[in-house]
Amino acid sequence: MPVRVRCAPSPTGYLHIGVTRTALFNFLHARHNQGRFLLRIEDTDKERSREEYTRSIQEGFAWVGIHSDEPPIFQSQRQEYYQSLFNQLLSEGKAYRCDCSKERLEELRASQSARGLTPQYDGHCRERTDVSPAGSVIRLKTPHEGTVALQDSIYGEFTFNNADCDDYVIAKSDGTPTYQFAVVADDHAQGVTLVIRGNDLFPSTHRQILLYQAFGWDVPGFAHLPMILGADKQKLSKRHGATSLLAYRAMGYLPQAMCNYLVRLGWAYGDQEVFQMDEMIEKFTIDSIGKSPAVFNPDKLLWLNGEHIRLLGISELTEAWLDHLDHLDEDQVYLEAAPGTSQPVRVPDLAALRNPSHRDWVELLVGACQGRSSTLVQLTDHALPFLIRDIQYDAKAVAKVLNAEARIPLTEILGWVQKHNPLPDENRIHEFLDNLAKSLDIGLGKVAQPVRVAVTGRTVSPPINTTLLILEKSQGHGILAERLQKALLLIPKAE
RNA sequence: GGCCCUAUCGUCUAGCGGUUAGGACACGGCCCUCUCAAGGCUGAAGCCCGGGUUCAAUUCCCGGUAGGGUCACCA
Repeated sequence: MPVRVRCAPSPTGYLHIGVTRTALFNFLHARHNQGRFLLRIEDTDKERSREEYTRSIQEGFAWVGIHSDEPPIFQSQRQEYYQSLFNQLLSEGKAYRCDCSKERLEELRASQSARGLTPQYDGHCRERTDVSPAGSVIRLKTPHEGTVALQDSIYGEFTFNNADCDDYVIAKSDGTPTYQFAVVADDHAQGVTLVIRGNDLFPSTHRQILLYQAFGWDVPGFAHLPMILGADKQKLSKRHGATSLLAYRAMGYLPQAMCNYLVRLGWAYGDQEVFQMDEMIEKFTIDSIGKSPAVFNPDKLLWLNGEHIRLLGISELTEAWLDHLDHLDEDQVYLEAAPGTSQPVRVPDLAALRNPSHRDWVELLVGACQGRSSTLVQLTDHALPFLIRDIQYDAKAVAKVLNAEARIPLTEILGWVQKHNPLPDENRIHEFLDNLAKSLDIGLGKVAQPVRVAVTGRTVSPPINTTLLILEKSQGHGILAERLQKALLLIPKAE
């Protein structure tokens, strides 16, 4: 039987990284087995569902490359189907209408918990035939004896006790299905063979199997994934930082790094840490998924992102960077949902970076920043001195490096730069700097650092010869002398 | 509270009765070096506790403890 799996998020919030991981596991399982991966939007909660959340789900999945093999279905558009199923159950006597008031239900629950019992519906309307359809809910008539067996692909064999399950609500009073009903109805309709989902849904599997049995449908397989926790071992939430997937795009993470990190939460392939998407597909199997919950570790994600940044070719990395910059405005909303997240660095003139005639120096710049950036935000930051006309001189850098000692080397370099328009190649520049240091009998650092601070305003930049070269290409040859002269003025006058 | 799940360095994990308990992130040191990274070498750090089973338990079983999940006309 061909594998059919699905991801069924509800659009009641921006696409969460936990949901993304679940989707990824489903996706990998489908691809690994030449099966199909489906997307279903569970928008049965009219109060909380929002269009923008649906968009964020689709945008997020598109970003990480999790593509549905069939057009997504929306539960809000399937009322007729659900209605016919309700009618079937009702006419077969497998479900019944219930008009118990909220108050009665609350009292019931309160008194049950007071006695140390699990709150359960007491079957008050189970045998009634006089309940009006208007304003009533529909409950499934569940067996109160016996057991239900579950073979979970991750947790193994399990037995549910029917005494623990009450006659739960399958249709709300407005006639729309509850989650418990809609999942089953649609997993069946979509021919889902294996339900891979979060472990928090484990208990509800009992109710769902009972519903499959009421209909006489084949029960799919189940695989419950261990949860993702925050650093305090509590369920991952906004308190732990950004939880929406697209916030990570804004923070400069690569989609492949996100997938790589998320797949390693609960899944391992020997000692391997770094995976490309095709490798994950090739190596992913359900039986190597662990059972214990995993703490989300931003440090490791950061490291992994750096690994993936360094793995990319210059052209690919440039595209990824531009894509990140392109989405900064629209992704702002995801950052705002995560208080405490630092703001990304923006470039003043994105159009200039996109200009095809600038492509050569842009790629040179990206290549020069690649090795020292763990995120695209860091890359932007490193690139900044090459992208703006008037740089800010870092006060500490100036105080430390632009001292009296720096005057002679800077003056020498200024003269050399003025005589070489355009600059020679990187080796020649290095040769000149090296010789200058030797002739002054100082270390190369005593030459390079003042130049670095002079032309970038900072103590950190790509190798100094590369820095000079890219700067000339991006801002024009004149910028070099301009900044060197400016730096010379920043050196305190000798006593 | 009822029901359920989980338990290897701080974190992610490998292990599937006999290992000097391996790798990775983070952390410390050293090397490389024009800065910052990256890279290389290296150090510290772990089988939750108690009973069994067994010639032998990190590994199997039971109990405890701790953490987590779930008990809605949310999903």
